Amino acid sequence: MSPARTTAGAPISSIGRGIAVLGCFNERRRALTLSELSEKSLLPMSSTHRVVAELVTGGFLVRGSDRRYRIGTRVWSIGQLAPVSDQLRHRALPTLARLYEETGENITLAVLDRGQALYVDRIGGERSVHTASRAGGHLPLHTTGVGKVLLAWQSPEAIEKYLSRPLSRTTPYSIVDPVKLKTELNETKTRGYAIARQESTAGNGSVAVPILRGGRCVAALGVVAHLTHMDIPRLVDVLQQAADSIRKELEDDH
Amino acid sequence: MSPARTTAGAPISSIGRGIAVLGCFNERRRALTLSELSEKSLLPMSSTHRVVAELVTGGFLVRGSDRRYRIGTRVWSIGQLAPVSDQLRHRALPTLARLYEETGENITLAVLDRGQALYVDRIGGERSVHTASRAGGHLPLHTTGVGKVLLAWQSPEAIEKYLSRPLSRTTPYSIVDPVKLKTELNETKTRGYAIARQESTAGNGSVAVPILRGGRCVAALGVVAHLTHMDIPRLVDVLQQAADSIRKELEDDH
DNA sequence: AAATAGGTTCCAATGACCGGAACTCTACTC
DNA sequence: GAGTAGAGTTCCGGTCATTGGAACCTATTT
Repeated sequence: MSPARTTAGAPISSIGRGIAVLGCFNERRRALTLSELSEKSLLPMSSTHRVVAELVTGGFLVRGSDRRYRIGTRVWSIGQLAPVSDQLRHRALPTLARLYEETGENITLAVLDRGQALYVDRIGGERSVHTASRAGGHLPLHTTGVGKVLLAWQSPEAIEKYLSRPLSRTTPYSIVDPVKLKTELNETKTRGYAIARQESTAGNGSVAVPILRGGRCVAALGVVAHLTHMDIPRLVDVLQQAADSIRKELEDDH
Repeated sequence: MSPARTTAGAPISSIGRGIAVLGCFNERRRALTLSELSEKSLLPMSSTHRVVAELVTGGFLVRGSDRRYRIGTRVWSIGQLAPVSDQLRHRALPTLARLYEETGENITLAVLDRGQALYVDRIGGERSVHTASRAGGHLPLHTTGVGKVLLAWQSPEAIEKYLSRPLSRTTPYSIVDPVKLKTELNETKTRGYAIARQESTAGNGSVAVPILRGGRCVAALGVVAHLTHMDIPRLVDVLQQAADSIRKELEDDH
């Protein structure tokens, strides 16, 4: 029998296979059949079947009456213990709520995660525009305000590495030229905040500022709004105050 | 070499081991050293070391500068896709917020998970009392309002099974006698709501109602408050309205 | 009734996983 | 700064859990 390896050829551990199966799920695909899991995880059906059964036993997957698998409650429960939820999210929440009251626009908080912007929280409602971001979801680093901030405050090497890979185009306004993006990132870091104009969603723009701790950018705070009613100077002002307030909150205890 | 098995003697899969390691974390212990993980997971140090390394590679664990391991952001991110978060929590949130505005007390939403009450959400603040519940955390089924509701609406067999195991005592007021608890559960189901008086936290009481879908209790909605200012009839009234509103919300789209 | 797709079980072969032991590193103590 | 304890890491031979192809179910469609 051939050893444990993906079709790509790289050997992979049993635990890696389990994680690969769990990683098949995303916002678009929250309920998957066994075949779909087998296809996406690149594992043979029989292997997928066994891995899935073990994940179900452990409470990491649940099988619905529709024969589809969904992420189990236990993953959610354990995930609540992650520092990003337990520390950042909880401490920032009151400030995010206040920002929303002040602006009436969508407020987003994101961190860098595996080369993408991970949305830790999003506060907003019918009063504001519809956005692509969603708590727990990922978006590219070069098409949103928070993404640009997270990238701009990275080390030059990390930035180069990001620029070396092809940049996805989400809208016609997305900056996909590495040279232009590099200039944009430099400007962002110099002026202290990022702006995105219809680079992620048509009609929407965003402004974002970093939350800095010890020189490192631990998160980015942003506002998403219709380009037409975006008072940038005012938004930058309230955002920077809020970022400062979150930073202090984080410093308070450890 | 002996096969893969816990000290208890039962064989366990590699994936089971990974889950066992992740299961070592809880609200009290969010950062664990390798030795602690080895001790709690009942795995030998060398095995723990390997499993942990694989989980780190997969982004399910992170190693801090303090040499302690924490739950990785990726678990949080994937956990957001669990139906309990994605469906129940998001849909119920506005109603919970409204309930909080109306009562000024801690509002809790819980589901049954592995024989315990899993707190899906908790809204409250300085205006109200301090409670033991926390989003993502578990509490026993027999010492809280929401717990009693979740248990009372279970099948008679499931209730018997729960009663057959020893009942933990959290406070001197906790009901730990199976016969008394059974009576309490019957009363709870008949009257349509549960009451708990200092059974979980001294000085606090709670009232809870079920959220029913197709006869099944899919969640429990509760209020926690000082026993002295608990207007039970009024709380039951607002809770039942809110539960109904959440039920409709859940029915709206599939 | 046949065909198709999706899901499950079986099983021989084997190499990934297992954990004891040896070793290294770190943090104290004296 | 030598000594020591504890934590963490690496090594490695043996073995059995894991693997995936194949066969087998079971709905659903034609």
